[in-house]
Amino acid sequence: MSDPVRREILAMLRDGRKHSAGEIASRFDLSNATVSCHLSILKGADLIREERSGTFIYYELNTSVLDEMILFLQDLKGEEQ
Amino acid sequence: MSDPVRREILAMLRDGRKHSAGEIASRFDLSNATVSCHLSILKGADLIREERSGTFIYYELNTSVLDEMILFLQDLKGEEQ
DNA sequence: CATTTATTTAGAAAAATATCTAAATATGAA
DNA sequence: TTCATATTTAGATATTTTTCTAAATAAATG
Repeated sequence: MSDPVRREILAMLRDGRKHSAGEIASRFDLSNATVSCHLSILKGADLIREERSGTFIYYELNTSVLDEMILFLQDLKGEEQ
Repeated sequence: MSDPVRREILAMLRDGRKHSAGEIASRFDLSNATVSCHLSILKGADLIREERSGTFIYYELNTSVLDEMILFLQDLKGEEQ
């Protein structure tokens, strides 16, 4: 999530729908390979889930890690006063 | 916040107290200059505030950006179902 | 099986980031 | 002013990350 491309991918998946790798890649002025690399980083961080259907691979947001991140930030704030 | 050293600095400031640059640097196996660089990045991101007292510079957490980050994450989650 | 389409993987090049040492700045005190 | 301490800045190198093109994989179809 430290990369702006990855944050934009997550924002794109915010609608809860599934988006294919090609559709995601088409919104960037980057090669498919580059976007695929970002998708794999997001998948490794468990921020997205992938699901294959024929030759397409669809991605969707996985919100469980977002909850952990929110807790991390709240812990940083909280703890006292 | 994409760097582990910076996350550890923030965690160190979680107690709400002020910590001098030297004290912060001493907890890492890194040169003072390197830690100073991380402090300046955190300051630029408005995640910490600095306050000079004599030859010492004290740092403390600024939680307002944390709130913005929490909102960003909640927006990513929310929006529908 | 050969071809086409969607996507990823590999390897290299480019760009950004982290780190170091040495020098500079700032402050307080002798 | 000179010295000592705390910290930062500058400039160089090292490491990591991003990106690209080309090749590889996977699945559907003729």
